[in-house]
Amino acid sequence: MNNPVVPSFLKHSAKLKREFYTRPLITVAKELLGKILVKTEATHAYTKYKISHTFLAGKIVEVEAYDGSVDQAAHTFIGKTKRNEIMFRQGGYLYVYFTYGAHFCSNVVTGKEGQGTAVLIRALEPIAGIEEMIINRFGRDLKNEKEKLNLTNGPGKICQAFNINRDHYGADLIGNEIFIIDQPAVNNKNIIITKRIGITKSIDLPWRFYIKDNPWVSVK
DNA sequence: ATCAAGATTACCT
DNA sequence: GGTAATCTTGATA
Repeated sequence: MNNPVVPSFLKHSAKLKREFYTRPLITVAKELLGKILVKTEATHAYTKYKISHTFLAGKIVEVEAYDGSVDQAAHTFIGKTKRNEIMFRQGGYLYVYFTYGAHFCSNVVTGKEGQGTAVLIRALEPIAGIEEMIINRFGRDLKNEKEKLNLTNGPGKICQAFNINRDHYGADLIGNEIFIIDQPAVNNKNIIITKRIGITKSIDLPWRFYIKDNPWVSVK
């Protein structure tokens, strides 16, 4: 089945269904690698630039898992609050939070109702809408080719490039605004497993996963 | 009302 | 490699 908002070159791929997301956290985290995050755009942030794309897309190349039942670094460890309530729903919703007074981060809620588990999207490889991502990130043209690698190689950078913010808190990934497109699973040999980055609690859990040798991974 | 910490980034030496 | 910026959230009073 073709979805009308799916880019033409991805027409024969399927949008991930609820059943993908409601499986266990670590399973979903690993399998999200290689999949394609898509955001449709009704308007453009900078109208003075000519932008031909109506959607943004990027391959997921780095993720981290968070589980409030055992993991002190998870926002759900303290129980349900107004901020984290979406993480306690069943899988397939977007948990967006604001941090350090400047940055938004995107998470894919996983598992069953009440679990409080989610996967932080830490890095993407840009695939479509790159011109718009450049404007969203820098407000100008690229200075050099090297800057391409700085578009979506971090959780805050992804949200800036895709213009993801408070408005997208709780977005249903089974919907048509933000969703993820299926791709073949990445071979286990090409998945690197490490400790997570930028946290001060439960630092030894090996819950960061990234695609080996991908140049958009935030930290090697 | 006040406070400390934060799933980051950009810029500096 | 070090650190300032910046503001929301949740806890405590």
